[in-house]
Amino acid sequence: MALSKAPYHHGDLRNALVDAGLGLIEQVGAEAFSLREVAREVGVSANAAYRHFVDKGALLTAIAVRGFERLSAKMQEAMLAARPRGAVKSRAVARFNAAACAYVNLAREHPQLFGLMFGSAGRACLAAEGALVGPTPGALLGRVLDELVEEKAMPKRHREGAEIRVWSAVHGFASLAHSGPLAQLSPKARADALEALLLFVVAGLRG
Amino acid sequence: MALSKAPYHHGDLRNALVDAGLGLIEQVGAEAFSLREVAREVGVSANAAYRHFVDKGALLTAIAVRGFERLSAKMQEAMLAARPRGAVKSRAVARFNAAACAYVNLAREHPQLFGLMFGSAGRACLAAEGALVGPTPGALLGRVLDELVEEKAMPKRHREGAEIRVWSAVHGFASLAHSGPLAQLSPKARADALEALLLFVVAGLRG
DNA sequence: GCGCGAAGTTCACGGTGTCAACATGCTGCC
DNA sequence: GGCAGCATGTTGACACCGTGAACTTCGCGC
Repeated sequence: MALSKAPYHHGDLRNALVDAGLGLIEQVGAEAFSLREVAREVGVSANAAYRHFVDKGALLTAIAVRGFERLSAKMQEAMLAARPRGAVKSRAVARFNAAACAYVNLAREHPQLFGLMFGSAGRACLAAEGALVGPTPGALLGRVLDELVEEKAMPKRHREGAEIRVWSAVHGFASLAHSGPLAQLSPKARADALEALLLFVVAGLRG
Repeated sequence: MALSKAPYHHGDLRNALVDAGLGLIEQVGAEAFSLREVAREVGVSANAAYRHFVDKGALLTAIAVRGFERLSAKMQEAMLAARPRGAVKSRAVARFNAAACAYVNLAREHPQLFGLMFGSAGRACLAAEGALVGPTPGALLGRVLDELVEEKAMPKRHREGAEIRVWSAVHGFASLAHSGPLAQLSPKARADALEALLLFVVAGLRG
């Protein structure tokens, strides 16, 4: 009846809570995250949340799932827009670089969310297999690796287990850029370092 | 006067708190970490901690610093014991592999501590430059890279910024092994993946 | 039209981080 | 040697948090 919100009782609380929770976590981080606060923000009593999440932890997990969805959306978007240019001749390499940049950018732009996704709540995401709707970052990187093999930018014999290797490199860079020593580099220096890392990885894949 | 403990008033609380805190964090993780609980464990009132740490956060930071010290100790120890063997002929490569394994092992064996070190408290560690007494993991990896150049296992022109690249790869693997998709692999499979990663990295350095 | 069950509220409890006021006992100074 | 001063630790209090139990409200199916 109504346009889109407040479908029945008071609104579809579950989504509202996850949305508000996303906002709160980006502001204050996982440590200071408060279930009561997000309930307050939504304009609902704190215990209402317990109709939709068994735990504060379950709410955090739902937020982390949203984070993974956002990550794979950003990666796919970047891959779609990627074009070979400059020193990068190969389409697959361009797509790989774009995906990696999107990954690192999410870690930089939403550090608290990134921390949640690969913190305690992240473990729960992976434990509950079917929780994620989109492809995992590893699966996306796997696709690009297949393209690299097709384009003969890497030999097939290097393909096995390669997503673990490239994911490690990209994820490590993102982590260090998010909370580690790369955090206080200038954006330019960080971009250069990332470019060097990607060259290094692509060269390594080639063999 | 006394053997070593209880030097003056009631004991050197600061260290006792950090020690107990280390234990607590490994049991329950950063989220459930409670300042009152560690004070209780030490047998002291909760507010006594505020004579030594301005914050709960400051205590966590001190614990993270201990974690970094432990990490560099383990890495140095492993490097000292490393010998070329099997397919690995080079001494420097053996030392690199040993350091990387130590890094990953710490992440696996003390996941909660590792999470703290590279979580919110970690940022504070790096912000307070002089907080760390030992070398950072990055600096240790840098030393091994110098040895690789000396041994001509990698060309000098690849040396610049290489610690960032190898640290990214090692740290990323450790992170994914600690909280990500590698967490549920069998130990054997994980060890194989790590070995492949290290081969990949060393080959990449070589050019 | 009505009752039943889902969705949300209120009240309550123990635990937590932290502030302010207070107690205690070591240490340097005369 | 004794005392003042100060670092160290204690107690009490407050607001907030996660969560359980009992209660209320409202929409849907019979």
